[in-house]
Amino acid sequence: MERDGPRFPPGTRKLVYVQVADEIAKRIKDGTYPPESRLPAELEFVAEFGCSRESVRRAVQELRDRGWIETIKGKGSFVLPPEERPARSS
Amino acid sequence: MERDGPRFPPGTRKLVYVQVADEIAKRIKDGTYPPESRLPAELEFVAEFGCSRESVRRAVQELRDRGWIETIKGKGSFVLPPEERPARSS
DNA sequence: GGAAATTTGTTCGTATGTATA
DNA sequence: TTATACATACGAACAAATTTC
Repeated sequence: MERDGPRFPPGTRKLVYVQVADEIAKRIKDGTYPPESRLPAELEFVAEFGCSRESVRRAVQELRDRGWIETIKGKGSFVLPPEERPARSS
Repeated sequence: MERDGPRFPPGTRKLVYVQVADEIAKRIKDGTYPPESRLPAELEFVAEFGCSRESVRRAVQELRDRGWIETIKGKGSFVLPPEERPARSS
């Protein structure tokens, strides 16, 4: 996922995990992944985005930190309903 | 870990990975990390010492070369009992 | 109940790019 | 120019929780 890409000034390139996090966030916002639903498994995202599991995990952690999802070991990550999300988390 | 630090005559400053290796060796010697025990993960050392993973890995490799520890992929690095260590490895 | 598959969690292995001395 | 050091990213193996058959 554009690991190399064009040469940007240092610190300007969009990191892979940010790209992934942004895409998943977009899908949550537009209802592709509705509240209460389970997100695709990490390895599914790996296959879809063609990136590493580490990048997917960082992206998921980002969304977790924003309060958009919760993750349960052995089960998956679940979209939190908007009312359970922190106010300033868009 | 003192990447910048005071100015030494060229080639005199103690390298980061050497500092880390010395510190871990000290802890093995004083029993902080006893025989058979698992060392903290690389990323834990990164957090504690505030250096890069590369420097930690170099340090760990140094101890491996000295015969103080063995490393198993996916599991960690383990302190070898003194009797399994080479004679001249202090 | 039990074994296998699924899924997240953890850890080491490797490659590459950038900055600096 | 070379060696050190940091950061990002991908790969692989193992561990633990859960689900499925």
